[in-house]
Amino acid sequence: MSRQVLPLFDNLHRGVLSCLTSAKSSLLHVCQAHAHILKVGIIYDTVLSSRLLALYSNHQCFAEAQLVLHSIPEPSVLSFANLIYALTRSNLLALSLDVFSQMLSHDIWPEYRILPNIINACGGLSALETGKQVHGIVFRSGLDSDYFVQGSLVNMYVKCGEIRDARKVFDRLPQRHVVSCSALISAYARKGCADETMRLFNEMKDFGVKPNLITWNGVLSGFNQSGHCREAVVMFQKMHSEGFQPDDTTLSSILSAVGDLEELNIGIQAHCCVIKQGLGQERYIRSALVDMYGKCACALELSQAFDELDEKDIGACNALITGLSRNGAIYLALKVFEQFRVEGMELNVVSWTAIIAGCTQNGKDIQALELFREMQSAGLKPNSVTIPCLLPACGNIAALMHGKAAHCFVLRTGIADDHHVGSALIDMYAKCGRIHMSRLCFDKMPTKNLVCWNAILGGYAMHGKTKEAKEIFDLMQRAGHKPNIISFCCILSACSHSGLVEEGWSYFNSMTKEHGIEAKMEHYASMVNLLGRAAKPEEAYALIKQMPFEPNACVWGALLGSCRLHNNVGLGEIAAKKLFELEPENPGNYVLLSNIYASKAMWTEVDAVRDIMINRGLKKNPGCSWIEIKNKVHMLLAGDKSHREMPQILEKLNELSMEMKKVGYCPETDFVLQNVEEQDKEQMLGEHSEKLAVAYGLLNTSPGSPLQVIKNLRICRDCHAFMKSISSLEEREIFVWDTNRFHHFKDGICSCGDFW
DNA sequence: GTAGGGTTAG
Repeated sequence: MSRQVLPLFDNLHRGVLSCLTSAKSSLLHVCQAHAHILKVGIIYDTVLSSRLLALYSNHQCFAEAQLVLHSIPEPSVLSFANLIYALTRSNLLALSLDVFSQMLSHDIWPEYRILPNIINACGGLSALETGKQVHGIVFRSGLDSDYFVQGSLVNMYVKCGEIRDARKVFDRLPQRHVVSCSALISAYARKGCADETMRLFNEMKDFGVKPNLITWNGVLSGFNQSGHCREAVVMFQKMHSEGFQPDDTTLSSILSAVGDLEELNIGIQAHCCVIKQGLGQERYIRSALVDMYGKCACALELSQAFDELDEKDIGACNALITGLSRNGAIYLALKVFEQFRVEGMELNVVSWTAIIAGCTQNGKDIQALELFREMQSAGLKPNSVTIPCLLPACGNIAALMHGKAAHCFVLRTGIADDHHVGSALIDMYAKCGRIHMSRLCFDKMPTKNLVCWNAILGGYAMHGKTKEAKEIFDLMQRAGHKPNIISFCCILSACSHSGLVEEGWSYFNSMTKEHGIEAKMEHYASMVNLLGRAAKPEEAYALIKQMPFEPNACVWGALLGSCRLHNNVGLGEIAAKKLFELEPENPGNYVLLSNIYASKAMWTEVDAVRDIMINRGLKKNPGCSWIEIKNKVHMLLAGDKSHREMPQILEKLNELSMEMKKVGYCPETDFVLQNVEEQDKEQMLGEHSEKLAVAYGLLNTSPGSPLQVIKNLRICRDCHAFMKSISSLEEREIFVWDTNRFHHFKDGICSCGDFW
């Protein structure tokens, strides 16, 4: 293309010139100037073209800027620099790298001002390979001693997660600087390297570099993100004592950390700072306050903080739902959730997951299943977080069909390898009585973490499959997983179901000796349970007396339970006395003691315990069972006359009992609370909820199909004998999960071998 | 013109 000289006498040309030389030209003027240039077909010299390019770049018209760039016959480093700078500022990082590579292909070598932009672009894109290539260019161009270039390199490696390379560049810096220090410190904190973070933080001061607000904020947010909330709070207090005023960033981090620690007092302290700094209107802060009060179990403050939000975005709504559920205010959470839906709020998968989790955690399992269905009708797709929130609901009420449906969903959406999903499936199948399915899910997982191993271990323990539990316990260690406190709870519980006293002791002792884990309350409770059930209540009591801390109600409850099993009055009284102090409102303890007395015909004592219960206004917890029939879960209460089909259920039970008596079943009535007539006792037993559930199941399912029942109390001896008898008489497999363990009745025998 | 920091489900 030929090159012409601009006729200086032309007014229009003069206008074009002045437009291109003024940095403040409006976009309209720039476009007019460009149009004129194109119209008259003049190619300006490099300087003027670069001006046009710079103006387009400043106005963020990158397509036009690139067009101009391509039209410059001999672009300079400055032409590219303008565009690269503008692109990086607009966060168009990939484009910026693209222009950089165009520059290199023109054989133009970068100058020091371009490089930090380019290096930052690599960091922002986490483009480590490109970043390393640029690092090479930095070396070859001899610009590696430029201070800003070095600083950006530190940051680039940090952003790409290559903290070691970042450190290498950092260590070669001729002098420490607050910016590079801050970048590296926050990276250490984000990675959870608390020691490294603190070392560098203290070193900074030794080198005479003062931490600024950004340094503190980096440490706080880093610790917060890596779950080192305690460290974050400590640093917040240190910061406070060193006289630094926190800003909105500091406070949103610290509020989040405080929430996770459930440290309300520090939360209130941080809230005071918010007010003092006049930051109460900041969006992030307000959301963080909602989150903090939600986690610190302050339903009132939570609702207040939420009401004060100007803009109730989805995040805040979700925090409110979660917070209320977590505080046990599930009815309020459900009400709020419904309100959001009525108001047409666009709830997302997080909102639905939160309310489902809330239901599962607050005993609203049936509602959780309903919400899961509604969620899908509302067009939302559950994810790998939703499923593990839902599955416990299936397990809690033995809703096997719902659990299987969720499993199908998992397989269809390809989230089966997720550790949370996998362990929730293992647990669900175990609770629904399908331990072989648990094992199948476990075996199918390509990688397993400790939670997965504990899930299958717990499943075997629940089913009393001690041999398998022991195998898993060995295998997990061979696979390189150290058993934790939960693993030991499971293995001890497995031992207790089989009365393995020696092995129980051996596992218990190995905790401290071989694994360096101090035995906690639940381990002592397990051991007491194991010894008590194995008819060694004196040994159990001796262990309680040796405990290094005060035993709680679980421990004494285990002792009382085993005393009931072996009708040991002396120790039973000791345990009950403690329990009446520790949990005076729990009717179960009174019932157990009363049953022990009744078994020895100590009717005066029975009456005395009954009187205490009456005086304290306590009633026996009603027995309650759940059974799933045709995808619907039914609840049956002992002695519930209001159930629509109760007459048919009782008739069926009566019929069964007659049949069973013919083949030798004899009701076991010794445990009944009162000294009542034999026939009445039999009737009371007949109305135990698990029997009602099984009768209901028999009436409403096809012959031969298995039944699964969940019970809120421990199954009684009579019901156990009843189930065994039914399983052979009606040729049905019956799964009963009580508060203690799993019973699988088949062909007249139970998987627990009558030891439970 | 050139480097660092923030909230929301298991």
